[in-house]
Amino acid sequence: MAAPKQTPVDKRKLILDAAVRVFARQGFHTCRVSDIADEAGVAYGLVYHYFQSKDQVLDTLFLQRWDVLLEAIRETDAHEIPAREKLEAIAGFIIESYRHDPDLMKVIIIEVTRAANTFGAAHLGKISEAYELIRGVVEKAQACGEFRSEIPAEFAAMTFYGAIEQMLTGWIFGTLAQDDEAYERAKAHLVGTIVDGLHA
Amino acid sequence: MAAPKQTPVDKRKLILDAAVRVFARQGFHTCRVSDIADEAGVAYGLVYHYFQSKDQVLDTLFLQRWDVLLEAIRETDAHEIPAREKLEAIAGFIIESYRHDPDLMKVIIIEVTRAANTFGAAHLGKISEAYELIRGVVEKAQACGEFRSEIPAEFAAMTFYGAIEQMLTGWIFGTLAQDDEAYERAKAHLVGTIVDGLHA
Amino acid sequence: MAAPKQTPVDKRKLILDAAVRVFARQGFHTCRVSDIADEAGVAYGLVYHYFQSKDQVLDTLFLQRWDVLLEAIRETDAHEIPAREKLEAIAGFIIESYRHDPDLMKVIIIEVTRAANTFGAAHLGKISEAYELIRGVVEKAQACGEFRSEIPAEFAAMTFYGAIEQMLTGWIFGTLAQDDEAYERAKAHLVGTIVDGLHA
Amino acid sequence: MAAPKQTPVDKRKLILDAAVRVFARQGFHTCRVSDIADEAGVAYGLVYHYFQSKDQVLDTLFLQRWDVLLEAIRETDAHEIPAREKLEAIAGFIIESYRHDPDLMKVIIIEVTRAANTFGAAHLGKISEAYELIRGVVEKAQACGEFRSEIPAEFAAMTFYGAIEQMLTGWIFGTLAQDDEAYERAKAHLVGTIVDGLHA
DNA sequence: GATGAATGAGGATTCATTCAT
DNA sequence: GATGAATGAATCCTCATTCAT
Repeated sequence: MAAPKQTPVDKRKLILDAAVRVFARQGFHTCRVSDIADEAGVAYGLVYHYFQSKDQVLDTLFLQRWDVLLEAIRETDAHEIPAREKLEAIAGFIIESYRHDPDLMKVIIIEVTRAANTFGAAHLGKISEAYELIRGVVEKAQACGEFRSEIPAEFAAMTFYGAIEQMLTGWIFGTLAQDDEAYERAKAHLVGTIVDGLHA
Repeated sequence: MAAPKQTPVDKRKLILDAAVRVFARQGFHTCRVSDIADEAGVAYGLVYHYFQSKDQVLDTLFLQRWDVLLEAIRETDAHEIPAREKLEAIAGFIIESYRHDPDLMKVIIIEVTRAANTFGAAHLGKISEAYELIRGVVEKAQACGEFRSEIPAEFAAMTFYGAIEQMLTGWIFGTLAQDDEAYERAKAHLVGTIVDGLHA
Repeated sequence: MAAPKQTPVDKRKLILDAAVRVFARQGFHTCRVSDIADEAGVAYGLVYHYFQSKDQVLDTLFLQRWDVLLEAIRETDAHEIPAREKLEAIAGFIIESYRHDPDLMKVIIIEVTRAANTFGAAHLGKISEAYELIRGVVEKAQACGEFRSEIPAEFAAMTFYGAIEQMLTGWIFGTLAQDDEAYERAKAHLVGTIVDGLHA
Repeated sequence: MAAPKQTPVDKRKLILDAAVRVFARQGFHTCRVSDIADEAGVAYGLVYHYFQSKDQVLDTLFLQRWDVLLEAIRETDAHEIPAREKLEAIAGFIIESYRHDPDLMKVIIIEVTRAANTFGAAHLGKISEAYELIRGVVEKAQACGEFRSEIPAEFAAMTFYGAIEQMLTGWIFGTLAQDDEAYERAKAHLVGTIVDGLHA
C-alpha cells in the first residue's frame, strides 16, 4: 500500500511568506535577499530559482493581493445594493485584509502603493484600476440619484481611496489607535464622512 | 576703497534649487550627488560644504516648505471664520503651492510625505503636525456645533488630508486633469465632499 | 519473446551535438549548462550524468576531433610522398573538416585552440603534438634535401600551423570569403606560400 | 622660493601598469578588480574613477599599444624600400615590442588578439586593420613585380600575421626557446620562410 | 537512466562621503 | 570658500554543481 503522500512543503510559498515578514520588519530596500532566504530557511539561490529578482518577489506579493482586492470590489459592485453599502463593503474588505494579515498590507501600502518613486510608479496601472472601480460605483449612484452630481465622480473616488490609504498608514505607523473596536468604528465613520459629510 | 559689492551668487541656494529639479526629474534615490552639483554648476565637494549629506539636502527642502505650510494652517485657524472656510483656505494654500512650484511639491509628496519607508518615517512627527492642526479645526467646529460630533475628529482630519494628498498624487502622475480650471474646481469639490458629503 | 530492440537514442551523443551548436552560437562562457540541455531536449541533470562538468563537455568535443586530426597527420606522414604533398594533405584535411562541420571546427578553434587563457592552456600538450608532427614532416624534408635547412623546422611548423589557424579564423569571423572555390584555392595557396615563398 | 614641484604620481598610469602585471600573471578573467587595485596600491574605487569597467582597462591597454603598432606599420610602409625589408621591419617591431615589455604583449595576444570569443571579437576591426596594412604591402610588391601575383595578397597577409602571432604564442607559453639570439633568428627566419619559401 | 529542485560561492559595480590642496 | 581625486563598504545576481526521488 502506498504511503499517504505528505503534503510537500511549497518552498515558493515559504519564500513569499518569509518575504512578507522581512519586508514588513526591515523594509524592502533595507533588507538583503539573503535575509529573505534565511527567514525562509532555504538556500540563497532558491530565491532566484523561483523569482527573477528581488523586485519580482515584491511584485508577486503585490499583484496577488491586489487582484484579490480588485475582484472583491468588482464583486461588490455587481450586487443591486445602495452605493453606500457598496462603499461600506469595500472599506470593510480592505480593513479586514489588514486585520487578517497586517504585515502583508503594510508591505503593499508602504512599499508599493505609497512608494510613488519606485514600485508605485511601476504598478500605477493596477493601482488606478481600484480608483476606476470606485469611480464607477459613484457614477452609477449619481445616475440613479443616490449621490448628487455636482462632485465629479473621479474626485469622489480619489477622496474615498485617499481616506482609506491614509487610515491604513495611520495604523501602520501607530499614529491611529488600532483594536477590534477601532476597526469597526473605522468602517462606519469612513463611509459616514464621505457620504453624509462632516456638517451638523 | 572697497570694490562695489557684487551681488554674490548664493551657492547654497543654487544647490537647493538644482536639487529640486534633479529630485523631481530623476527621483531622490536614482540621482547621484554629482547630478545635483552638475545641475547647479558647482563642484562636487561644495554640496558637502553646505550640507552634511545627500539626505540633508532633501530634509532641508522638506522642512523649509513644510514649516511654511504648517504656519499657513495655524494662521488660518487663528481667524474667527467657519471651519468650512478654514478647510477651503487650507486646501487652497496647498493647491496654490503646487501650482506655484510643482517640482518642489512633487519632491515633497513623492520623496517625503508618501515615502513611508524612508523620509516619510523620518519626518513622521512633522507630517503629523499637519493632521493635528486639521484635527483641531474639526474639533472646534464640533464643539461649536458647525460639524456633527459622531465622526471622531482624527478620522475627519485623516480623510481630509488623505484626499488632498491623493489629489496631488493624481496631478503629479498625470492621472488627473490639471489646468487652471481643474485647480479651482478641486478647491471647491474637496471641501464640498468632506463637509457636505456625496449623498443627494 | 523480446520486443524488437528499438534503436535507442544515444542521449550522450545528443548532448554532445547540442553542445556544438550551442557553443558555436553563444560561445562556451556565455552559454549555460541549461542551454545545452534545452537544445538537446533532455533534462538538466542528465548532462551531469554523462559528463563531470561543463568543461568536460568541451574537452570531450575537442579531444575526439583533435585525435582524429593528429591521426590523419600521422597517417599522411607515413606515406612515402614529397613533403609538399604531405602539407597539402594536412591543410586539405583541416579545411575539409571545417567544410564538413563548421560549427565543430569553430568551437575547437575559438574555444580551445585560440583560447590561450583557458582551454588552450589546458590542452597545450595536445595542441603541441600537431606542431611536433608538422615539424617532423619538415625535418625529414630537410634531411632528404627537399626543403632547405636554414629555417629551423620548428619555425617552419609554427608558420604553417599559424597560417592555417589564421585562415580558419578568417572564415569563422567572415573576414575571408568562404565558398567551395575559396576552400580549394586556400588549399593550393597555403602550401604555395609556405613552400615556394612569395617572391617573384 | 617655491619648492620644486614634485612630479605627481599619475594614479591612472599606476593602475594601467598594475593591470598589465596582474592580467599577465593571473589572466583577465581570473583576476579580480581588487587585485588590480592592490597591485597598484590604490583604493578599490579609484579603478572606477578612471575606468568605466574592468573591461575598459583591458580595452585601454590594447588600443594604446595596438595603435602604436598600426602606426609603426604605416610608417614602415611609407618608405621606398623593398617589401621584404618592410616585412622584416614589421616583424622586427613586434618582436622588439615583446622583448621590451613581454607582459603587455602577453596580455594583448592572450587576452585580446587570440581571445576570439571575447575581446578578440570586440576588437575585430582594429585587429583587421593590421591584416589590411600587411595586405597593402604585399599588393604593392606584387604590382611592382617583387612578389609573384598567384598568391592572393590577403592570403599572404594572413599567413604572415598568423606566423608572427603563433611565434609570440610559442614564446609566451614557453614552447619556443626565447633568448636574445632566438629573437634575432626569429626576425630573419620569419621573413625568410614567407618570402623565399621552405623549398631547397 | 532521468529529472529538476536546491545549493552557495564568487565579484563587478555604485556612489555617498572624506580630505588634501 | 571651492575643487575633485580618493576611499571602500555594501549586495544583487549568476550559474556550475549536487542530490533526492
